[in-house]
Amino acid sequence: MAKLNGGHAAPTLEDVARLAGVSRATVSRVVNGGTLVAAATTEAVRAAIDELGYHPNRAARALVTRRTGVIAVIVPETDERVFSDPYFPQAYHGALQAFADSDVQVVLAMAQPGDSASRMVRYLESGHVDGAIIVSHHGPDLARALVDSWQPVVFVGDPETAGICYVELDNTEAAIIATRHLIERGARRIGTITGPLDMASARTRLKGFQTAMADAGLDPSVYVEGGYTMKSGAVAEQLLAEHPDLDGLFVANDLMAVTAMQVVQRLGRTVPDDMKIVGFDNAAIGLQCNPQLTTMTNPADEHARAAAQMLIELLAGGIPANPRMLRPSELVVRGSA
Amino acid sequence: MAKLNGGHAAPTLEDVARLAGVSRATVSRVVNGGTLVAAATTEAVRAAIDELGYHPNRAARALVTRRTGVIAVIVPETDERVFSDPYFPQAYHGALQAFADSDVQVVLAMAQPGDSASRMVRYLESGHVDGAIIVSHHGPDLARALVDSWQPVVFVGDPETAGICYVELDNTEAAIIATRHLIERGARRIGTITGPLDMASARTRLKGFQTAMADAGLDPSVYVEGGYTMKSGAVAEQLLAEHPDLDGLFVANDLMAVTAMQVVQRLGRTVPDDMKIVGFDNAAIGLQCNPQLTTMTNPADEHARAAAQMLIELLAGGIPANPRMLRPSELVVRGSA
DNA sequence: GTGAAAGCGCTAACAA
DNA sequence: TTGTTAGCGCTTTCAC
Repeated sequence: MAKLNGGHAAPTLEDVARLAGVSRATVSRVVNGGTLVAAATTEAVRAAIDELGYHPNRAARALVTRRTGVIAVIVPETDERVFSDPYFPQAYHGALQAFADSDVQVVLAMAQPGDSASRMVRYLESGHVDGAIIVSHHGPDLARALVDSWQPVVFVGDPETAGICYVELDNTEAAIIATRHLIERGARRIGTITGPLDMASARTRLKGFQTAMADAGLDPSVYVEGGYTMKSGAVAEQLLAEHPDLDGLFVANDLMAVTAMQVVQRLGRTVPDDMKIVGFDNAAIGLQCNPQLTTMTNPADEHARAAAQMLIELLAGGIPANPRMLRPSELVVRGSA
Repeated sequence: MAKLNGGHAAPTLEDVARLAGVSRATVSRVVNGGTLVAAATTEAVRAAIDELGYHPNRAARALVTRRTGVIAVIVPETDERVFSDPYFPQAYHGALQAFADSDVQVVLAMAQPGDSASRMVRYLESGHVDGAIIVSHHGPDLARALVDSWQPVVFVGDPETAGICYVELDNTEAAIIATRHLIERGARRIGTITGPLDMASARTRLKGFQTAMADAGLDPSVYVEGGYTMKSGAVAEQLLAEHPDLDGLFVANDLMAVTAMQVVQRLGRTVPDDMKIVGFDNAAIGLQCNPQLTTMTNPADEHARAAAQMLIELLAGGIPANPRMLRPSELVVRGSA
């Protein structure tokens, strides 16, 4: 295809070599450093490079070195969601930090609205990235597709698929802690708003809730499914309509919890007196409501950083010491419970 | 480098060809469609592909086709800023839309904290992307570096560099409209909070403000530099300390305007009676303050979509009909002025 | 309808 | 210290 700027093609090693009067190999040597090259030769080559404005084609280099110098953070969610839930920026930030001084480019890829897993897989398999960190995933399809694709990937969140490394929050334990806290604060008829149940994290948090409730001899059956989005927190309305006697709410993320709190208050009940609420994720938005939201920590940046470390090990040809990493969550007590 | 999953290497065309008992060329034909291949052969090849789990290496293909199938949206800002200013998500969304049904992967790349322009340039020149849309840029360095890099790029915002396509909001005109509105509503001593003055948009908005003020016979000299961030809106404090008699404020984006309004109100003045404020960008946050923010539209998604169209033309080897596109901004009157 | 061969831009032995 | 050669995985004439 025609290149731009007057149809020039980008200069190649060959061009530089010809201009400098040396071989391609020599040019390659000065470009990549390392091997010793005579000062005069180096000088000539550099001059030629500058004159031509040469820059190596990394795709070609990648073909032989098997290294592209780019890693992807893949979020199989629409951009709307990625930008509206602070969890994702936080995760990306962690990945960025992990590669901060390693001159790899960290790109972020998210799904198009109607995408299946295949487009992301195709990108990963394309040879344009060395590896990837997958952040939010719905169901095991993506992971399955990746398992036999020879791609170095690490998931943040349980991929529910053998042979894939991941780091995950101990969601069960976290949900138990949250639920127990509600109980300790005096709540007895507690319901939960879950995340989308095609996601492992949502199911695990539900399971933790039910375990804690059953252990306390309370009814563990009251729940409604949300979507982890602010808007979907409105399902609280439905939950309260069906169970008007609820006095506690465990909401599987803060975005939904904030909305749920608004619903509760609009219905004329006070938080925490009539209704105790615990959220999840420790998002900044939880500080902006009144009362402030009690929540569970879920440090996406740390998780992504840990995932990046694993990825680096994989890339180096090793096997991570702890390929299934479960990280603890802590209760942050504020006003809502 | 060792690949994962037991050291398997990803299967190649060669492997498939051998297994199917045909040549590489034939496999390539069935993979890429187009050319006619005997049904039986096709069948055999497909079977081999499935058995091996073969996927083409796009980096290798890119080497010969000169097409990678990935385009990048480059935002030379830190991830913190990208995720905290709704302008960027909006821009990315527009780019995504433009490529929605074209099976190219649109990745997002942002800067690491201490990055110079060079890392981004390197990525662009890497051969791992076909082209890029550059969204927010400080000064002409990046554009200059790109001009002689043979890379198809389109800027959103004036790159201040010859030979680069861009689409830009008519910032001067927008600032004039905003300032005139303040004047019409009765403000006389008007100041402005600018964006970072290394950005063209910030300087142009300032210029528009000064033009409108001078045209109206008012003092155009009152301004203070902000950073387009929410936090930096606090410079309003300084501005008001130096010019306590101000009765109007043109703030170069909504994030800063919201903060500025808080400052004004904390100082005991009412908006819009004591102080009229016009913001910029038409961000959602402007609806959440009281009074709601009067602002200028700046539809980043449309701009990015237009930029994407230009990029597509460039990629096709053409020259965009209108390589320097100036788009209008409209006043949105709400409570603050 | 299919295969052989050349070549995309680069790196990495191996010689010289 | 430098050049020659082979080859990364793929597409694409050009013969057959």
